[in-house]
Formats: sequence, structure tokens, C-alpha cells
Amino acid sequence: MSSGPDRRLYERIYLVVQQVPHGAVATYGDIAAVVAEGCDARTVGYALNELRKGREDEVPWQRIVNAQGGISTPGSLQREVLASEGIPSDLRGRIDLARYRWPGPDRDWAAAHGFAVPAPRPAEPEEPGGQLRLF
DNA sequence: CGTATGACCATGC
DNA sequence: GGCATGGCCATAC
Repeated sequence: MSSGPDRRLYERIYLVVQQVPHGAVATYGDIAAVVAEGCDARTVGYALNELRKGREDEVPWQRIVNAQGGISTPGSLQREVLASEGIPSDLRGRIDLARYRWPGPDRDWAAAHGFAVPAPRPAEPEEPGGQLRLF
């Protein structure tokens, strides 16, 4: 069964992206791990690219960044919007994932929508050398 | 149906 | 740390 959902896959990707709250970011790989059905990081980027045709305001595409905390979209729009949401980027244009990364979808929500919830990974080590957290 | 492309990622040098 | 390569999966032609 479930053979060949085409654009349905995109809708599922959008659904997961919509779970990323204001003030947080997720990586393409994070989204793919939740969708997990014939979906990988690249497919997520492919799906989000389709949003540029008029659905930008339906899905918080700006909260999706690459695995290095960098912005993969051209221009500075995404970085500006994230900054307005309280997510700063350093001089290299990278976001502190250890601090702003979305922990994943709510377990009940995921189960209700048939998504697999990947096991929570051990907290990533913050930058050694005295990275001072503000809290 | 083979080839090329893409808002990716992990690995190796 | 940066650059090159392979792998990954879905679409377009």
C-alpha cells in the first residue's frame, strides 16, 4: 500500500515544518527524519522550493536551515526574518543549533498523524572553550 | 526509462 | 576549516 503518494509527500513535509515554533529552527535532515517516508533532506529542500510560488505565508520555510546552521537560500531574506524572530546568526552567517534547534514534534501529535518520532539524541556539546550561555 | 537537477548530508583529503 | 566526492530520494524532460 501507500505506493506512490506524489504531491502528498510535500503536504506531509509542510505539515511537519508547520510544527516548528517561532523562535526555533530545524534542519532539512530533521524534517526528513520525521517524515521518514521516502523523504530525505534534499527532498525537503525540494518541497520548500515549491513554496516560493505563492505559499510562503502558509509554511514557516524560513525556520529550516542546513545541518551546519547555515542558510541555504540566496539573498539575506531568510536571515533577516529569523533575526526578527529572535534567532541571531554569527558573522559567518551560522545559527547556534545547540541553542535554537527544534527538539522535534510533540509525541502525541506525531502519533496522531502517523509520523515516526526519532529517538532524542543526546544534547550536542556546545562550543568548547568557554561558550557562555546567557542562561 | 535514463539522465540531469536540486533551499542536503556525511565523509575524506 | 574549506573543498571535492559519493550517496541519498523525488521530479522534470
